[in-house]
Amino acid sequence: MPLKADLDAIDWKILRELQHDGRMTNVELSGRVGISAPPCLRRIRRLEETGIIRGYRALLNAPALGLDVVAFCLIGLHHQADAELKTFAERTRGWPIVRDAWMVSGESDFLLHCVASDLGAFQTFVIEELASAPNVDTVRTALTIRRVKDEGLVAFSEVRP
Amino acid sequence: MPLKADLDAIDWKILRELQHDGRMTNVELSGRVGISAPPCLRRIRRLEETGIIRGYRALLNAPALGLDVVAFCLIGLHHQADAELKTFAERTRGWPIVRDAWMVSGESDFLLHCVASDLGAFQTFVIEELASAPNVDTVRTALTIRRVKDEGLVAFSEVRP
DNA sequence: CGCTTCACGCAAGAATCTTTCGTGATTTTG
DNA sequence: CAAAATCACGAAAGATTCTTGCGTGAAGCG
Repeated sequence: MPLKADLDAIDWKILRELQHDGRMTNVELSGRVGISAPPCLRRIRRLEETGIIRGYRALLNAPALGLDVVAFCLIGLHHQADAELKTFAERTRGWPIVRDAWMVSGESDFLLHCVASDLGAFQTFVIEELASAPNVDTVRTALTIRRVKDEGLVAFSEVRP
Repeated sequence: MPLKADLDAIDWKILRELQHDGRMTNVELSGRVGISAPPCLRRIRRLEETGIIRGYRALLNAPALGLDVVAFCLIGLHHQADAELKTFAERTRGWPIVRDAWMVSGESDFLLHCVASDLGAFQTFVIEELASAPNVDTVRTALTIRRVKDEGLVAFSEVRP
C-alpha cells in the first residue's frame, strides 16, 4: 500500500490546492493547475483510488462550538508488549474526547490529541478514564494555549519533484 | 469571534457529515440530513460565514508521498515572556517540516507536529534548526510508530444538543 | 388577533460534473 | 529506423448539481 507513486508537477499542484481548499470545484482546480477539466478530474480520481488522497474533511472551529479545551496527553504504559499496545490503542477509540492518537517511541508510548468542552470535563476524563485505565503508568498533559501554525499534512517545498 | 452559535440538530448533522466527507455534494448532504438542497446550502454557507466551518482540506497519505517520518517535538524555551513566545511561534511558520504547532502550558512551551521524508532529514532539522534556534532550552521528540485513531476535530456524542 | 420573521421547498436557469471520442506525443517493439 | 501501441490531453454533449427567486406555512410578538 505505501508504494511510492510517480506524480508529476501537475499532480503535486492538485494536491497542494486540495489540501488548501478541499471543496474547490474541478473547473476551478483545473484552471489553477493549467489543464482542462476532464484530465484534471481523472487525476483526482486516480489520486483517490491509489490512496494518496485519503479523504476530505471540513475543519471546524472548536471554540465556536463550545469546545474550549484542546490538550495533548503523553501516556506511558507499564508493559509495552504488542498485545498491551493494541489493547490501549483500541481503548482510545472508545473515548470521544480523544480525536487523534499516535503510538510513539521515546519517553512515552502514546500521544493523544484531546478536545473537551471545558477544563472540568477534561480533568474528569484524565482522572477517571485515562489514568485509571489498565496498564497506564504515567500521564503527562499539555493544555494548548493557542494554535500558532495550521498547515496541511504535507509541505511541498520539501518533496516536490 | 468565539461566540457560541445556536445550532439545531440539522446543523450538527451537517457538521458531522462534512467532517466525515468534506467533498460531499450538497444534494447528497441534504438527503442525509433530511431537508431539501436549497436550505441545506444556505446552512452550509451560514456555517462557513460564521467561521464554524473554517475550511476544507484533503487528507493525504504521507508514506505514499515519500514522507516516512511523522514526529512530535516538545519545546521548552529559556524565557517565556510574550515577545519570546511570539518570536518562536513566528519561527515555526518558516519551517516547512513543521505542519502544526501549538503553544502549550505544562512542562513545555510548544508542541510541534512534524513531517519529514526520512529520519536523516528529521534529525538534521532537529539538530541544525530546532535545537540551535535562539532561546530554545529543551527539545524532546516522540517519533510516531503509527496512527491509532484519526477522527475529525469534534466528537458529537459529547456536545450535540 | 394580526403582523412580522424565519426557514422550508418547488421550480428554473446557470454552472459544474462526467463520459465519449478524436488527436498528438511519447514509448515500445519488430 | 519505422510501425505499433500506449498514454494523456482537450473539445463536445448530456446528466447532474448548484444557485437563485419566489410562494407557503409555522412560530414569535405586539
